[in-house]
Amino acid sequence: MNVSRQQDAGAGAERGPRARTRRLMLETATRLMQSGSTPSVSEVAEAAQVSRATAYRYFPSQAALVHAVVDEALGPILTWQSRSKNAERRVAALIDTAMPRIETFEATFKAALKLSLEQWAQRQAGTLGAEPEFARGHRKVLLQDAVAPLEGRLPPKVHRRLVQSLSLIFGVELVIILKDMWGLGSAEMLSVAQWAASAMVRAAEAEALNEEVKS
Amino acid sequence: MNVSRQQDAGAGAERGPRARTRRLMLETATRLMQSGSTPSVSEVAEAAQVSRATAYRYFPSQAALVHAVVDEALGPILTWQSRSKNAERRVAALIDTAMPRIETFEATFKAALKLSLEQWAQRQAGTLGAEPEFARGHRKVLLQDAVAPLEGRLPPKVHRRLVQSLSLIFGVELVIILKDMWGLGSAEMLSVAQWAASAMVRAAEAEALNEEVKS
DNA sequence: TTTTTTGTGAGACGCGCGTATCGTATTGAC
DNA sequence: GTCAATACGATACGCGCGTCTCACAAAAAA
Repeated sequence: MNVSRQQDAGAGAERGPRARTRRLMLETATRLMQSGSTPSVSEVAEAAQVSRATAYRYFPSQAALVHAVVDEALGPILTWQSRSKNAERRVAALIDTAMPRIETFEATFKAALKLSLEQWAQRQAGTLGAEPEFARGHRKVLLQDAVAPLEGRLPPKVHRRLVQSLSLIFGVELVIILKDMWGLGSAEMLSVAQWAASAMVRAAEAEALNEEVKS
Repeated sequence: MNVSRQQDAGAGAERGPRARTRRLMLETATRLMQSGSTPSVSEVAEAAQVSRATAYRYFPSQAALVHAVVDEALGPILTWQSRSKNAERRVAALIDTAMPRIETFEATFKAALKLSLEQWAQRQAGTLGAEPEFARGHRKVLLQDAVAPLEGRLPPKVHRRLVQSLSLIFGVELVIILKDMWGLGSAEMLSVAQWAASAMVRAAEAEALNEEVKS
């Protein structure tokens, strides 16, 4: 078999009809999701004017579709970097940058959370075919980086606990609880998140200070 | 029409074959859910040895089923009361009481969250038939009650923000982030939650103190 | 006991998702 | 231009969910 025309399906393949159709579907899916819905593969196929069969060749399931759109939406957040050297400020800046983006892609991130819950349930039931295992761990590295200035100044245990606590007030969950459950607006949500984040960072710093005094 | 035999379908109706079958299904569903899965109405019907048609008469959808089981699981938490007068201690006690219960019914609460996300998506898409609107607001009153001792001592705005912040670190979301995402155990999860809660309560108290000094 | 109401079971139906199998059109190599 | 590889479309199938209808059984009312 001649494999000279074989196109690598990996991330580097940006040319050819395959990449073109994939882009078309991805953009259609993104557009549909931003307008609120969580389209099925069939719906995206119809909106993108491709056959259902073709659509399923690129995205075997709704999960794969959402996964791809999430990666798109996450892009600008993951490469973001703060210039400040103050941990509290860095965390605040991260929240200010990431949350509006998450709000813009609210439906997408909620769909991702929904899918991760679905996969968890299937894993519990034993009905699972070694799926790609939804990521959902980006906030760990982002927050870790944001509080990096405290790296040496805090005991490892306190440092880790701080990051874990911060990860509780960062992500779609924030939107779900504060906007959907409490009925807050975007600005109020950010304000609450900022306050909670500051409280945590300061508490960790104070704790570290106490340890120093004791010794 | 003679309505003398009409049985009120409300909460007070605990007798008759209807109530019996309902109990049977509810207990079967609870059992299945605690073993991890999120059973469909058909699956519960089979496990409870009732006809599919009958099952659908009591619980028209999986959502109704999960809703009922959540109410069962929530019961002991909602009636719980702390004797302490110290807000920080009360919050800690609430977390210590509620979280293990939530862990026990982990699959149920995750299913409830999943369903609320589903309903949100349908609401966005406009495809909605005026459903019962999943509650998911119990934590508000629980936390409100826990921090009640601070009611008068804190400015209303600070008080409200404290409760909203606490609601971020209380519920299934805690399990999802700390256990599933971080891989923590139950004890570690509780420890992180307690630390974060304390940090928030103390920060609110300190803030109130500062306001007093200023004036 | 007879009658009527009420709960239940069995089965058929439509619907949407995911899969598989065709035939056809487009593409790039020679 | 010719030919093979590849991408695409149309269609059919199985499956599970949710709904509906009809017949039967059980219980209460007459």
